[in-house]
Amino acid sequence: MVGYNMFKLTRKTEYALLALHELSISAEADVTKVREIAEHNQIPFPVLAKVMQRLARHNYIEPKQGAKGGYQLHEQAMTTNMWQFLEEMEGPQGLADCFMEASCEQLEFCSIRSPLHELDRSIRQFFYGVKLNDVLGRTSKSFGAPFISGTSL
Amino acid sequence: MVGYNMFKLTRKTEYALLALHELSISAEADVTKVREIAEHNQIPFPVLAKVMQRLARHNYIEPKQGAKGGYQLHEQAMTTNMWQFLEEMEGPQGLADCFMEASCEQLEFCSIRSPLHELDRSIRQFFYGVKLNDVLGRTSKSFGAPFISGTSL
DNA sequence: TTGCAATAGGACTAAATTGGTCGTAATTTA
DNA sequence: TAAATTACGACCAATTTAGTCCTATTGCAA
Repeated sequence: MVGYNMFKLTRKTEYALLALHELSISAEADVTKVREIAEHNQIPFPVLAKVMQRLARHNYIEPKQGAKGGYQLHEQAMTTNMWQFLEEMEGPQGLADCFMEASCEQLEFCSIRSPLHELDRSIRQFFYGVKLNDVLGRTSKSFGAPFISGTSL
Repeated sequence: MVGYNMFKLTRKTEYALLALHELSISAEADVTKVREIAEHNQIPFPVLAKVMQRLARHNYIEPKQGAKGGYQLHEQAMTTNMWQFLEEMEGPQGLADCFMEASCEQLEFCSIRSPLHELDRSIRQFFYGVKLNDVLGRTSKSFGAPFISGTSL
């Protein structure tokens, strides 16, 4: 039963963050090749290539095709909140399917739906407050004090 | 690439919450059979049985073997925080493996480790503040206002 | 204009994980 | 002793992630 991890980033999201970070530390006008990023971060090139395509589709980076091509960072996209980023990288997120597509036969009878929905909303709020820039270490923001001060297990 | 969900509860955690809820609404002295809970909530009996065993091992409930056996709620365990609960149900949690077992060759060079670690800690803090009782709908607690007021996407 | 270097993207494979089934042992009540 | 119930390990099926491979397509440059 051990092994599942509710909160772990997927490899591909990790790759996306590493790539964005690498783009973010070179001059904004610079074009960086996927192959370079892959080597620097020990990521299989074809895998990273597809991650980059997805990042480009969602306008986090700008592709330049052809020889001397590569990608450039869209600086203004780095203020995107992490919930949106995660959903664009990995699809819809939520504590339970019924909060995303509403397809649970027992919806009416579910005894824990309402408090779970509350919790789901709180998690979203939490991630709305965190920006890509923060996760890329480009701000000195701390992500917040605990909600309930004094309870650190 | 779509399909993975960082925040979704597993079936087994859902089953655990439903079972705890059902135990929580009957008298504390009552012994409830797994078979009943399974039927009421449309859960395959053998699956729920194992979830119950795990809950018992971690002292959320008390088993009574033999005919007329079943489980009773450990009322005081319902103040457990959700991070501990999730880890006891599903194993160690964390944004990245290096925050749990520290086994990443690139640890030294990882460009985003520090901010991710910050984020990881904040998520933990968040869940420390949520208790089982809250998720079972036994308190009227709202899980907290957003960290950064005014930023709702 | 031709060739090369780069992104674009689909099809497929391998490995890991979750969810579930089955069979059997141990325990308690009647 | 028989019936009912939890305890638990071994096994199977389905889904999902991670990765490989192959083939366009695009655009710069000699």
